[in-house]
Amino acid sequence: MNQSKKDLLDTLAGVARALGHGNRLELIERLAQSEAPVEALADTTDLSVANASQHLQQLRRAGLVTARRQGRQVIYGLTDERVVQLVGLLGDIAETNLAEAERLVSRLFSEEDADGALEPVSRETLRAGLERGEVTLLDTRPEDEYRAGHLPGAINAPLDQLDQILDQLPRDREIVAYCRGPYCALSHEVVQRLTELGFRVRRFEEGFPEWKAAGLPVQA
Amino acid sequence: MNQSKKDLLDTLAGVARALGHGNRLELIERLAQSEAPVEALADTTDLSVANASQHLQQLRRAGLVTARRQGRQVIYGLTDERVVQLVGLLGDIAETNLAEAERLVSRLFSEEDADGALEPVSRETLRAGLERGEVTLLDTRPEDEYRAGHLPGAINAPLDQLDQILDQLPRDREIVAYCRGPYCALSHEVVQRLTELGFRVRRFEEGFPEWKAAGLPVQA
DNA sequence: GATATATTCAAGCAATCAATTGAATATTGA
DNA sequence: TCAATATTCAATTGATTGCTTGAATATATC
Repeated sequence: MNQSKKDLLDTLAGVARALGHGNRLELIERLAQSEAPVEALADTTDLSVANASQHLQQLRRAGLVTARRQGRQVIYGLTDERVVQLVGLLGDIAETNLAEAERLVSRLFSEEDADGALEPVSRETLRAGLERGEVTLLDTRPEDEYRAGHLPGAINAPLDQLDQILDQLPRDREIVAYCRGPYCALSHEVVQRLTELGFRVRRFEEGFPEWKAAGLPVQA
Repeated sequence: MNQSKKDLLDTLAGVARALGHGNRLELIERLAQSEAPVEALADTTDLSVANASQHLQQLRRAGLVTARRQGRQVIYGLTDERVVQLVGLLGDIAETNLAEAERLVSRLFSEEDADGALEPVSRETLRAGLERGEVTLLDTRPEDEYRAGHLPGAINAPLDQLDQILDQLPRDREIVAYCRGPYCALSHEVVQRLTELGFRVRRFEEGFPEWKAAGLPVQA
């Protein structure tokens, strides 16, 4: 076995190992929404700042995230949209191949997605619906993530501000809600609430990062 | 942070960790060619049987490979074509983001791909060329891997048997050689040799596993 | 310059992982 | 049933990883 090749595989293995910790995957998931300084990341992931910093540096060494200094903060971001695809593919494989993962996914959504819920909307369906102007689109993520970028025409509608925008929502058109990705629960909660209120609302089966990674247009 | 979600991410992290060792990536690369019993895998990857067995079990626990007993042997195989895609994507990201990986890839091919070599052929170009019958296709992998599956119409042409099939090769048509994937050196060697002999020969930029994973036809 | 803030570094401990060795298990064929 | 073969298990060793704590560094503001 060729030594160069062994080195190469070891390097790839190092990148894989960088993905091999729940906290780092969580950081990546957060970074897929928008870049952010360490403290904000530590905050949303419930890690100590020091710990978040160390995980971020591992991701950086693996070439998965970049860091740039801005004033006294260090802003981290994903190096590449493909990192989102990579984690997504990892999730797909885990979901179909691991009974345990499947069980976890179903538990994660079991209450929200119970009988009443409609089929989620695929990327292609959503794209077509938007193009024809048939769909009202809701971004259910927190406001700062919305401001960092969202799908064209989406209305920011986090659960706790839902009441204030109810009068903007049509009762005669289909509404689609999205959030951070297939494992994110935010849009589920909004769909559930709006369904109770009698709206025709479905969930986008992916999320903002996947949309962006697919090269589809986003709006700042 | 939701506990179910944390569990889910930890499960995904476990799958990533299973990819986090050079020996296991090598095993996967080998398995992408064809399924095989432990001893054969240990052999081509230069691991002890016990060590290979342990790595394979980790891959199995992660849901990346399957095992089935056949007589006194246990045959391992990839659970899913997407595992090939996953490793490919890992390689792509590593290659573009990590200076070191880039250096390793270029060293791996530096001698073979020196100035004289032509551009490698893309999947789409190859597909089109085959469809129009314009291309003679060589599978440069060892005979057992060829027998386990190859691209339609490919001639098995490992380097050490090249002399015996020279008279089957056209001098007036384009020849394309492929092997195990973008990091595999076998086709490079064959291309170099045939180029020296005056054939018009180029390399397929991917390999058998990627072709198969893309859902294109293969021949047993 | 001095001080405050954001991030990183360094040390230390517990936990996990990789590789080796020799024994144990399961299957086949005599 | 017994021996042979293929694979896995168990125990050990050395190395690596994750997290915490407190100190160190770099930048901005006074």
